[in-house]
Amino acid sequence: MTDAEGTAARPQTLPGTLTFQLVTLGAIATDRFTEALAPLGLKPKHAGLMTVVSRGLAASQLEAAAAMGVVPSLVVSLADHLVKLGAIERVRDPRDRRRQVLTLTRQGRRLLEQCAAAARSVDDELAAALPAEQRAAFARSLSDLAGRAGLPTA
Amino acid sequence: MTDAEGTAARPQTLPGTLTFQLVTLGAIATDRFTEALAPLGLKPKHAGLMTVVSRGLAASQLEAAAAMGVVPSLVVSLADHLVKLGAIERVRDPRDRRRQVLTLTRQGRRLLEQCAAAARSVDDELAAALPAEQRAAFARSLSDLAGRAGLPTA
DNA sequence: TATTGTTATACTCTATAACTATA
DNA sequence: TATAGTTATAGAGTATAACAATA
Repeated sequence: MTDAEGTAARPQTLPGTLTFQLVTLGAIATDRFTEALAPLGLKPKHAGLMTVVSRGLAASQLEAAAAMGVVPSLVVSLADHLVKLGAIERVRDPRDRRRQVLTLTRQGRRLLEQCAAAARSVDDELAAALPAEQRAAFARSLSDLAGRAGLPTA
Repeated sequence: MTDAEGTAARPQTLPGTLTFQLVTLGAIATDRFTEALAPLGLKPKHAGLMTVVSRGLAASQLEAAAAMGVVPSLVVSLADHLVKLGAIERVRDPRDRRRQVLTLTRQGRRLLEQCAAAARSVDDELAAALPAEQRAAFARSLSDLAGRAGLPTA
């Protein structure tokens, strides 16, 4: 880490930091995504749980909680809701009857695709300002950072 | 908007959207920034209010609420706390005694600089993965988007 | 005894509504 | 009567803690 780009005297102001901008833009994106999901009867964390399940990142609820960076009791209520909507199935693992194995139903896959469509439409609003090329580069950087950061899923 | 980059059939999956990534990364950035501010006795919204005041975006509390995208009653409690820390002064506008004019004190400017330092250290954690050039491009894109999006400040 | 899931409870953040004072 | 600010209250979201079932 050199003096030129390192931690030494660097008069960068708060609104200029990545952190500040991620905090503010993240809040805006969360608000808009929440609105876009509302007609589906879902919140962002529901979409997060469906994603985790669909990607095979978590069969059990405990694994899902770990993958999402939330507490297991929250997964219970998220899963309750998704079961009510017919989006996931919860079956006891016959090998270890303490575990609840979560799987996405056909309806769940349909819902998840609708979540993705909602996110895409928010993308188009948010990124309307960026030319396609810059937008693609931005997406790559976001992916890089998200991949590194421990990535709780929503 | 052409078919190639437009809203037509485009099988982009939820975790691949900017929206999803901004939601998740924004949550991570908010968590880390909150931790980094804790030793200063501040929350991100306090830093947001100080920023708004220091930039002259809001003299009165009502203007501050509008600039931050929050409700006026929240500004009251944020300002209460900042007054208690000696970071801002609240004086009645002599021209209209209903208005409370907020100004940053010297101590407030010092605190705000400490907030910026905290954000920079979170930046270094988060963006350690990105080469300097890519990081700079990412910052530019973030600024562009934040500038357009209505920009509630924290 | 340890672990998975669940339920009951509490806490944090922020909004809404009612109120005060000034205009 | 309308507006800036304040106070009181309520709601959403999520965590912590106590508990039940299974290992």
